[in-house]
Amino acid sequence: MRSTKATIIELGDELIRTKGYNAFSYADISKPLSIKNAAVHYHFPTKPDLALSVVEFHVQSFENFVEKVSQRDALQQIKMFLNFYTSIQISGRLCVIGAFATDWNSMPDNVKEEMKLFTDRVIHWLTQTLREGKNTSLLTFEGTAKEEALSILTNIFAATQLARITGKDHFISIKDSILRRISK
Amino acid sequence: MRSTKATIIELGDELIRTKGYNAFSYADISKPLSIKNAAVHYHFPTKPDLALSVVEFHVQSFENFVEKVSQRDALQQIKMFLNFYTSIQISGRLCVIGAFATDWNSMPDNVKEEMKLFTDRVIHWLTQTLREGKNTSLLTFEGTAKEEALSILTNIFAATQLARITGKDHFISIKDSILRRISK
DNA sequence: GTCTATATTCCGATAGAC
DNA sequence: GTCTATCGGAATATAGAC
Repeated sequence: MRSTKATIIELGDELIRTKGYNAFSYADISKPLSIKNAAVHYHFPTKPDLALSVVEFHVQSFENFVEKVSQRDALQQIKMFLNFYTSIQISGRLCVIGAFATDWNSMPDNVKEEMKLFTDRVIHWLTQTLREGKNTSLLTFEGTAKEEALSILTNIFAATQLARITGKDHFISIKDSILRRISK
Repeated sequence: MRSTKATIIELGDELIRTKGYNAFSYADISKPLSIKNAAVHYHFPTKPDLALSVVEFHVQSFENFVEKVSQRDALQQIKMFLNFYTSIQISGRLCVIGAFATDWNSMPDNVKEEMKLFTDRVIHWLTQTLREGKNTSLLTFEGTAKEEALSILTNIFAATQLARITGKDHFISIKDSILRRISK
């Protein structure tokens, strides 16, 4: 049995990544949980308080992912990273990075800072994993590992956005292109 | 002297791409134009009516761009396309594709359909330009022209989003990577 | 085409009881 | 920790005068 607070964070995350931060209200949270508006405010006095907890949730989730895949080789780790985005696409959500970027100017500084920590962490992991893959001749790409990390990250999170507009086939195509680029 | 209606569309476009569709109100338009709320409603009865006109504005703008660069070679055309995104990044805006993707589920069908037309048109132009560049040995890339078009588009529009979070250096890096990938 | 005025609804947020 | 009740404000939108 999960706590109400944790359930609110999960639902808030879903709303941010389906409707968008400025498009959902506390009623969108209280109704499905069959509690009242005021109960949500008890756990998260303001909407940015909830946004901050959602980002912190992603920071923790990503660390769990890193730990979970740490015993695999670099190619497998990248594949599992990309598969994670496939599940995002199928569920109709967006990557949190793209979702927050659009509503960036609605966020207070502490939320922006936590999002920057999260994004830097993802880029750092991707860079390290790509570098290790190249050193062990498992992966092949031109340019630096950091450049390839930025390319892959923007490809895949924008692919979830593009898929909303033009359909999932474009997501699949972009994902396949990435894998062909790094594992010839 | 530009008409009020055209000015509203320009301002609406700016607001969608800086604050986000669900974060701005008609007051954000009427105040800087020194007119009243009701005057904006005269030109655009509902907010989706304005959103539709903004997308139609982009459709027309892109056709103007295509015409303007049509006499250049393929590499120059791609460079001018990417430079356009540099101006977006510097001005603190987002590409309209990423901005609408986040608030996609707030849009009525007619706006979605116009956005799909616009996005398909951009992808088609990029694909044709890349194909021509490859045929004339000006451009080099692996995979199909369509795949490379999707890769470039997602790289560059997501780069404007990423730059909000982690800074403009990442935008510059991504843009450079694209050019190195297609013009070795 | 723009105005004043207003209707309606919703939102984020708080006070105080249980 | 959740409730009822409510406040103040803002948002979308419309009616009718000029």
